[in-house]
Amino acid sequence: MDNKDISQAVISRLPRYHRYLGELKDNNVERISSQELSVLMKVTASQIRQDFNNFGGFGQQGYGYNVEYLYDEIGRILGMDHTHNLILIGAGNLGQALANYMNFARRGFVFKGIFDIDESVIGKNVSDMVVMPMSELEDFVRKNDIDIAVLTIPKTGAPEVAERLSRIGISGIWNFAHVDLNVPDNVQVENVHLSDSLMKLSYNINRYQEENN
Amino acid sequence: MDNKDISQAVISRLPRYHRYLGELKDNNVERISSQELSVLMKVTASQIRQDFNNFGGFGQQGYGYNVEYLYDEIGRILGMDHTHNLILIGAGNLGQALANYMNFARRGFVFKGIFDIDESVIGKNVSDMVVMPMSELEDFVRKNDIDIAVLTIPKTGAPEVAERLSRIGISGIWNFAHVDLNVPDNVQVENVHLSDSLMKLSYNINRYQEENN
DNA sequence: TAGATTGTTAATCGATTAACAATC
DNA sequence: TAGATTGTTAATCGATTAACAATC
Repeated sequence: MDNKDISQAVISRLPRYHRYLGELKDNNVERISSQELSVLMKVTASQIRQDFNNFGGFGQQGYGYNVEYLYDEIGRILGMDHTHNLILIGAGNLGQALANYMNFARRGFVFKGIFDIDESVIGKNVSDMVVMPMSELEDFVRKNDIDIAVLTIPKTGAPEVAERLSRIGISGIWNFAHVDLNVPDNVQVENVHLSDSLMKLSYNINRYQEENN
Repeated sequence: MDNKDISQAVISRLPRYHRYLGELKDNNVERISSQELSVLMKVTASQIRQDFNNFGGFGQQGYGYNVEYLYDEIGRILGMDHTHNLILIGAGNLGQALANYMNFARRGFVFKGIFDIDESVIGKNVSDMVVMPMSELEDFVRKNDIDIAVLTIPKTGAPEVAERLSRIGISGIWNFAHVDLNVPDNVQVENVHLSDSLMKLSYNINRYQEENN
């Protein structure tokens, strides 16, 4: 409602605030000022205060911010106060690594089902789940209250799968396929384009070396 | 040299241009105007021309851009004209998925060695490579002309490993550990914080649902 | 040549930083 | 109360978009 037009730049910084505050909390730090946090996180104190005040006044003049309260509030803003039900589409190695070993469940992201098109994988056990055929997708999503689909399939299949997911009203797609998905406004897409990330690293390496030949 | 202060915003868009141009090239498209590309990519033609002109004039008035030439030039800017030698540190599931199945070699990123601290993994074969103990890290990096280290280890170990890598002058770190690394200026870091990405998706899902309650 | 489209300058928009009054 | 630090407004900076002269 009042957080209607908060820029993605701000949103992108929230998980990092959340992480630092979680660590402070674990270290039993009770309060912190924007100035102290700015030193820790290497951003300006001004930006920290501006960012937080997008969501309301979390601090207190003369005192700073209560670490635990701020941690919880940012967590709530990010939706960490409730669980999300996920399905994995694509039971390959990357998919299995995400479902099995990343422990996203700790942050409330719980894998409920796994799908694949490969006949030789369907029926097998992955992370305590039996890999299902794609024909069961729609039924499973509806019956199990699935929020988010994780796409770890090759780019060729991704657009069609995204369309099927959109049609049954999935809320979000975490897209690891190397392609841009066109979905309606009610479906949120978050892309993880690993090779783009690697190319950016490559550029920055080159640039540094050219500047310091 | 002349590309000294190009913003990271521009750099972040280059891999996406590269991908679209590669697809156009594969479809035997010879030339494209900024206007046509803007429709395809859903960005403004103005931004496209500004972005390209950071690196020099790749187009021709009245004609547009030659697809193959532009693809090659952007590839060159991104360092796709030469190979990079990588090592993987952390032979867990995510690491194995990256080294084994992602086929980054196609883009010139070649895995040369794998390291782990776990005694039960050392000596085993992963992706045609024998997993080495961390004691061999420095020697291997020097002897094999390693550019980039891929960190797929828990956050607890990451800062120390990053320091060791910095000391022997690694060029880049592709960091999947959920922690910010403090390294000198000559080491480029590209972070892939998967849980941050997932939290951002969670936020955007929440926001949409609140706005359209 | 006329038409098309770039390269580039100028205008606008948005995000970051600085400053300071409000207030705990 | 005095000191500290927020919340918030104003100033600055940077990035995006618009406009158009240059030129193929």
